[in-house]
Amino acid sequence: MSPRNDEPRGIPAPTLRRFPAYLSQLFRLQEEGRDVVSSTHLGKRLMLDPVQVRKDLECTGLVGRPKVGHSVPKLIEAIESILGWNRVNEAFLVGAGNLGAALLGYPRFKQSGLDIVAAFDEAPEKVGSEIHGKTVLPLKKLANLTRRMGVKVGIIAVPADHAQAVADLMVEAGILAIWNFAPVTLRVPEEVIVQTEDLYSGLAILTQKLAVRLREEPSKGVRHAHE
Amino acid sequence: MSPRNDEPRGIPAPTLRRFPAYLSQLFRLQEEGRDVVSSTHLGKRLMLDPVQVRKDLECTGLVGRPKVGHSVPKLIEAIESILGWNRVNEAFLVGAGNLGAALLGYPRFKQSGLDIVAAFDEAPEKVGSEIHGKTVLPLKKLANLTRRMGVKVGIIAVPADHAQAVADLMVEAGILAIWNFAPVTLRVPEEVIVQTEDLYSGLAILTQKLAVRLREEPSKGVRHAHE
DNA sequence: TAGATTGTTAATCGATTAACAATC
DNA sequence: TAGATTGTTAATCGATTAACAATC
Repeated sequence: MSPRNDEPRGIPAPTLRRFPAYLSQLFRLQEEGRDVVSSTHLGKRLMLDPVQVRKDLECTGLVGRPKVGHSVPKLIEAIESILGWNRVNEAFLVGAGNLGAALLGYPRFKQSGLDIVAAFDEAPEKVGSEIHGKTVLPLKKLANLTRRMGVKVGIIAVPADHAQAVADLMVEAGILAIWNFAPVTLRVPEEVIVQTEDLYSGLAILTQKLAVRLREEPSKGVRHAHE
Repeated sequence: MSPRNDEPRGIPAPTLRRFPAYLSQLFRLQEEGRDVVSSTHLGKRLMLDPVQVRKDLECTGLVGRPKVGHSVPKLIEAIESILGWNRVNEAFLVGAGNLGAALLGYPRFKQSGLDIVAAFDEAPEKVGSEIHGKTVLPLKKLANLTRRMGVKVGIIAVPADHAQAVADLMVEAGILAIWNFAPVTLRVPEEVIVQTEDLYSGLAILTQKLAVRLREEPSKGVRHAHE
């Protein structure tokens, strides 16, 4: 046994990545009026091995009851607490292009610990407009506003060749965590948290698998025009 | 030694995910006129351990020359071939909302094995419009066109509660690979490739780290208004 | 040559999977 | 009670990291 197993630290990244999916199922279960759930059932809904579900839930520090399962509301509370989704971090987004607009319109960020309060852009024609109710401000104002409002999270949705400059700006202004959507390796001081979402990584997996499939069974690739 | 180490199969997913970043650096090196590169140098640019770079490059089947390094163009060719980025797969996108529009506008998909040729949407007001030069067609036409054109890749950019229905439609129409941007677990026949990009997973990592940081050193979270 | 860089082989680390006794 | 489900401990698997001889 570890000295303190109620510590919220040391949870494996793969487990953290699965937590949002657990949460979303737990909310559904709650709506269905169910108060408890077993690892087996949760696993079926998410196509995960029940043993893995149990291991993941173990990280919450909660104990389930044999033959019964886990308390749905308690699991929700515990997971939200671990992820920090029981509070809301204000965030600034830089880059009011297509991707930026999509992020501003994302539905459930506020329930996931993130409140994008404003967007910033260099382009004069975008400045002053509103996207999904969020004002687009001139990039110049980023540093000042970040400091004044104590904003801790920055989101980068600019082209790859501008990303590092924006990151530097954010760090300089005191941002603690950067959610980066540009496919670049950002250089930041080690105390700054960076989470990069790189679409090309996922695309690489997809196209590689497809290439293997098409190479192995070329027939499968060619579909007949009329069934 | 394995029976055949020139097989393109069996490359670890983490390596595949890193390949696009290697590629992008390799292109930059090429532009800079460099013909060879060492693992050390590549590693520095991407903040990766040189040993890991070597292991990754080993997967290409290429051999480098001691004291010199690897041939840049050969590496590019090999990695593109493994990822299937030396050919282009036509893809249909479903969901012409914010996210869909962002994907339609993504700059380098065509150089990454993916050509989104059309978008589909249920909403009559969107149908007929053009987004980034791509026509938005009625969802009804998806199945028919997929079969007729032999399109093999489908992209799902609809809200979570519609995703499974769209996936079913795609599978029925003969789609072989699905790039899914809805945060749901899709049920598809096992021969269909699914790659889900779930923003909430990444967000979970970010907010959890931030929560830990703020809990450990609360002072760091509060910045002074005037440095 | 000497030294940088390689490919290979072994050690470490961490997550998943399996096995099983405990319990409601 | 019997059986489902739990938590825990051990085995497996896979990726990263380390060590080192080979080579240009």
